[in-house]
Formats: sequence, structure tokens, C-alpha cells
Amino acid sequence: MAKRHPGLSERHRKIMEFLTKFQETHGYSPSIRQIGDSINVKSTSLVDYYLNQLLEMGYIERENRISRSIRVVQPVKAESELPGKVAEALRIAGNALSDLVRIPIAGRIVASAPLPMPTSDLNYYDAESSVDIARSLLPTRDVSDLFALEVSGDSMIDAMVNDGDIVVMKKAASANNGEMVAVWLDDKDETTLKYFYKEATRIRLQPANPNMKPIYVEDPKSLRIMGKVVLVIRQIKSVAG
Amino acid sequence: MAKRHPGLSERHRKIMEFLTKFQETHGYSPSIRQIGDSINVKSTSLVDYYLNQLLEMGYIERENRISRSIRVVQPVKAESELPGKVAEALRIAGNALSDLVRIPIAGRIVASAPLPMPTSDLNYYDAESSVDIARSLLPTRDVSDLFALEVSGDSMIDAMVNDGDIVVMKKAASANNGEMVAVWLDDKDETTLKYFYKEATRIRLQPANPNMKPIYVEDPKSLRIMGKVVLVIRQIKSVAG
DNA sequence: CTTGACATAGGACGTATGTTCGTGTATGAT
DNA sequence: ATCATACACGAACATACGTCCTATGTCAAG
Repeated sequence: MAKRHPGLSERHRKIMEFLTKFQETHGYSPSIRQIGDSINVKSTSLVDYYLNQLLEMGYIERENRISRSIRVVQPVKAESELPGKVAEALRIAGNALSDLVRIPIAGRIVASAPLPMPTSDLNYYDAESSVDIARSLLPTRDVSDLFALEVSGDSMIDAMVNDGDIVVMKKAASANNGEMVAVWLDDKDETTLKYFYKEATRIRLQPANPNMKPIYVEDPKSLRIMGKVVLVIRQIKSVAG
Repeated sequence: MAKRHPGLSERHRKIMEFLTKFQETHGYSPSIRQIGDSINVKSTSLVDYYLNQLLEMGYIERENRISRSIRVVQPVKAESELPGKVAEALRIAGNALSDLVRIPIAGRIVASAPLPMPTSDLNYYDAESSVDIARSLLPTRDVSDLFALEVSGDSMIDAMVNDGDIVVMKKAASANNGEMVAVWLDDKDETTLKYFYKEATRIRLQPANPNMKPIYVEDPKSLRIMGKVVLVIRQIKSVAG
């Protein structure tokens, strides 16, 4: 095959597509070996060989001895990708911006102390920390009296809530049956998360863990509802690559 | 803890500026040592230290052990280069995408069966169901191999995961110590969620609930890692008013 | 005074990664 | 047949680069 100015071979094209796509999704360039994998070539030298050709032809640029330094000069794309992708991107964009809610983290929730409540109503913006939540995860459209707490310690374990979890709550002083609430128990001097059930003569506080027994409160006054739990989020750390 | 928006120190700011500028002029990210040079620091560990802070604060992203993989999340510079509507569309899309991520729900996770995996690579859009997650909640920018599962039944309780919870996972066949993984145990014929620790002669699977005892697996072959757990979400239902 | 969190330096270590060389196999031109 | 050339594999090699451990100093809280 006489090789002059003419077009790219199948391999060249594949490499260019891979480079473009990889950059797009990862934000940096692939290594030689990764490129090799993408075109089923095990030899790094062969990839180098093609890369030099592409370089010569002006499709890419790279620096000597610098990892992942390939730049795509002339993007080669499968045309079918673009229109749909842009459209999709725009669709998401439209939804996304309005569908994200920033919820202030009011503090930490521990068993031994009452709930920290958000200082004022609307200090969302200067709150030291906050969580962003997709609105679709929230049960209510009204976001104004939501706040979040970070769980400290293992004391909420019977609510299936662990140290480090974030609970999103809605301010409330009363609750309906079946809702999960944060309550302060005067008798025990502690804050706890339980499912709330008002029964005929008493109130039943049911742990989320079905293996555990409920607490019964005879006197409604010895129990103070602080809020309703709306969402629990647990981020598992140390997951990177 | 979630995303904070605190002030950057002088060093942080300088690093961010350098990253932005370097990317702009070179088309790829600087190495740790190059960053060090730019702020007159000879120790790579110190740069790493700052980088981790910036990572935590959400200003940058990087992949483990990958050269020059730093990405600037909040570009400090304007993007007045690309002309036309497409560029504008992409700009908006870019912003939006960095806020919200749509993750397909591949199915249900039950103890008695292996994990359902996403059919194809990128069917985010036509997936029957999906969850929207704020990107700030995810540990990685690379969202392409994330998928979600709905938990069915009480069998994951010792992982502090309850019926109806949604677990967001990252495809993986191996894991590092301390990561929470979904594993299939040949001996027991079940899927379970555990913290993964490789010890000298065996593998320790530690339940999230600190009150429960770990499982030890002597033969690595009798255990199949299906993915790493990235996020667990519990929506408490029946909260209306 | 002690302790612990934070900031900083230096460097060992292992691996990720680009470079290069030797070799082999077609194919077409001489 | 011989030779040049494009294409391909694999391995050795050097080094670019990220990770991580140790040590030191500072400063505020206990």
C-alpha cells in the first residue's frame, strides 16, 4: 500500500477515535499500552510506530518521554455520536440545574445530645458545609426546611445508620405513623432515630433493624420529636480508581 | 462529610492556577514534581498532601497511580475560545454534567443470587430506571462504570443496608483494603456486602456493623468480587407533609 | 508540660510508561 | 533470487512519576 498523503488506515482511525473518546471521558490521554489494548495490539512498539505516523501526518502531538502527553489536533469522530450526544447533554443540562438542591449540614448528631438545628432559616449559602442532593431523591418539593446532620459514633446502629452517614431531615414537631423521626427521650437522655407509631395508649418506636425490639413510650410528653428523617446517605470512602 | 466550600490557602490557590495554566498551554496535566517546582517545594509528599486536600474540597480530581491524571473541576478561566452555538451548548452541558449524574439501576440485589450487571456499557439513557446523584457525592469523576442496585430483603442487614436501599456500585473484579465490595461466596452460595481486607494468608470480610464478626476466606478462588460499593442511599417513605 | 493536629522536607520504593532493539513475515520492485 | 519497505511481536531498559514512610518544627488545646 503506497503510503503518502492519503487517508488513514483502519488502525489509524481507530486510534484517533479512541484517543478522542478517552480524553473526553477521562480528561487525560491514554498510555501507549492502553491504546494498544484498544486496538488489540500487544506490542508497545507498534503503537509507537502508528503514533509517529499520526504525528507526522499532523493528527496528534506529543512530548518526548512525557506520560500521557498526546494531544489530538484534528479530532476524528464517528459522526453519529455528536448530534444525539449534544441533544442529550442539553436535555440533562436543562433538568440538572434546577434539580439540584443544596442542603446545609447543621452539625453532628450524637446519641448523648439533642439535635443541632439550623441556626436561622436561610443560611444555606454561608453554611460551612453542605450536601448537594438531586431533587428527585427527595419526597417533597418544599425544600426550605430540610437540613442535614452528620452521624457521629455508633449509637444509631439499630437505626441502620452508621458513623459518618449523612441524614437529611425535615423540621417537624410531630409525626405520622410510619415515619422515621429523630426523637429526644427525656427518660434516657438521648437522641435516637426510630420509626414512629402512635398506638392506642402509647407510642411505639420501632428500630429500622427488624431484628431489634421496639421501645414503648407511655407518656407522650417524655418524648420530643425533632424532625423527620427523609434520606440517609452513606459515602464509602477509599474508592478511587 | 460532604462538600465544603472554604477558603483556599495561598498555596492551594497557586496550585490551582498552575494546574489551570499548565493544562491550557500543554494540553495535559503536570506531574507532581512539576507542581512542586511551581510553588518552590522540593518534596513530592507535600504536593501530594495539598493535592489530596484539593481533592477533598472538590476542586480537582485524579485517578490513583495514573500519571498526569489531575483534572480541574472548577476551571478558573473563561472559555471564550470555541465559537458558535455548539460550543455554548457544550459549555452548559459540561457544567450540568459536573453537577448531576444519572446512574442506571441494573436490578435488584438479593443474597441468594449473583449481581445483575448493567447490560451494556452506556445505556444510561434508555435504562428503565435510574437515580440522579449529585456528582459531589461520588468519589470519582469517571462515572462510566457506575451502576445502581436496589436491595431486596433483609439479608444485607449486617452491612447496614436495608430492604429498599439503593447501592451505587462501581464495576470491579478486585479491590483494595478497606473498600466495601459486593462479593459472591461460592461456599455459601450468596451475595454479600462487606469491607474487604486482604491479610497474609486469607481474606477478611468485615461487616459494616462493628458489632458483628468478620468472615474469613482462606481460598481466594471461592470468592468473586462483583463491584465496589460507592454510595448507599436510603429514602424514607411516607414523609409527605 | 504533654499531646495532637497540621505543615514541611527528604527520600526510598515500586510501578507505570515511553523508548529502543532484535527478529520475523509478507509483498512488490529490481 | 535479492532487496527494500511496510507491518508486526516481544522483550529489555531507563526513567518518569505516584505512593508512602520517617523525621522535624509549630502551635493551640488540654
